[in-house]
Amino acid sequence: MSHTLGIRQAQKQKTRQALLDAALGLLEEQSLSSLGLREVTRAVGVAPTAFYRHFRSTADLGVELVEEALGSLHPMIGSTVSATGDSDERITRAVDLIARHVDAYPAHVRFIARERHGGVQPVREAIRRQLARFAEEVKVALAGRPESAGWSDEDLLMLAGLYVDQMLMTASQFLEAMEGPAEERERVARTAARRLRLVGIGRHHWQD
Amino acid sequence: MSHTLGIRQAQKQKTRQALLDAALGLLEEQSLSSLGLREVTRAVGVAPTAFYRHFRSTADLGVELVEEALGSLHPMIGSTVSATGDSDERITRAVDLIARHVDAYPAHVRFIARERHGGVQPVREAIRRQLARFAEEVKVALAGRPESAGWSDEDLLMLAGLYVDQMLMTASQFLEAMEGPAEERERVARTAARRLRLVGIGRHHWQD
DNA sequence: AATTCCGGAGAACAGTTGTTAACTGCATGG
DNA sequence: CCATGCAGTTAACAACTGTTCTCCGGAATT
Repeated sequence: MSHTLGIRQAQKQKTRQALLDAALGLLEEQSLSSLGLREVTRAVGVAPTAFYRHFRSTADLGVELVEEALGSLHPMIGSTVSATGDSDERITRAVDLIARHVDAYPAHVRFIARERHGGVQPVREAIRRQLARFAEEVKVALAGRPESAGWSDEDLLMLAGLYVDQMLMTASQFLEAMEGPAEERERVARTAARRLRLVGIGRHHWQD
Repeated sequence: MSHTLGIRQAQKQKTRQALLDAALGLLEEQSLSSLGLREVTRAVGVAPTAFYRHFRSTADLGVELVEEALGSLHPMIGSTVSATGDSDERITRAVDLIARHVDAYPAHVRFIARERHGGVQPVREAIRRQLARFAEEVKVALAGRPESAGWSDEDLLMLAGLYVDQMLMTASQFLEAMEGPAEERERVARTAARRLRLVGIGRHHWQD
């Protein structure tokens, strides 16, 4: 099925990816609404007009970055939810997975945290849609577990959303603590684990 | 004590406030890192150079906006925490207080949500400092309650931070649902209340 | 082998930006 | 009443922005 695409489209996708990467890099110290088209092409070493061959505007580029960033986050969610073992083990494992993800894709995490409430509406909506998809998946995963017996669909979605939001907040806190002392990252990990434990306890006694 | 300041300084503070207000308005559809100095002065109807009489840069203006926005939020936190009555009553009352605050100061809420992870470092830090202060206050308030017996200081701070974050998330969700159907706002209120209830249950059984 | 297609380059456009300097008019303190 | 201080103005600066049009060279198609 994979028709090895010609040297033509290969080059196109290459510069396209270069534009996306350059933009992600520039967004480390500004937000999307101030990212200029020329700024991106200059960083890649390509003419400003070449930008239009790939994206209609920087907002358009932002929407595509959402797919890329949340695409990398998607598999992590799966392994977090489907973790096995004792409750406390699963929590520390989940927090550790988040920390590793932040280390591996800091720019992706920063982009999502920044633009989730950022100044560009289409990007905000794209993030909201994807996160809603994530919450839905987590909800289904939670519904399959025995301890979810008697939970209404709405309550399960509430819990799933809480987990997704908490994951993002934790990731953002890890990011802030990245170029700080190691003890700061440890502190973030500890309070994140405690928050998850509190939620887990609340979940366990929900039915009363 | 309040020495009615001369007509000179009165005018200065008046245009200064006009600049802050205009900036807050312009930030409805962009983020601080793309806010231009000329853009703000144009909205007020004043020469671009007049801006320098009040702020060193737009980042500087942003830091002052943090004080203003979180200053308006501060009393709300107090009344939320010190609410009386049955547990469920207090939750619905707290959510209602948040909803009213978003209705009264939508631009303030938007600004904080947007710039908390935004592209301007000094502003991010100012917000982080203020929110840490809030969490500290909530922690002290929580420590005074009888059900907090046996809680460590670190656990209380964890819980306080969770409440503060949850409040901001709820406020942001109310904001997104503002110009939507009333049923959407109702849905936000319901799931926010359920989240708080879950946390409350977890708090109640924390000691086991 | 000839022709079409298309990613990218180049130049030019009107409009914007932050920042400087030297100014004006008026409230203020002596 | 007069001199100082200072919020706000005007003019000019080089640098930057998004967008259009025209062109080129090489891959793709026939």
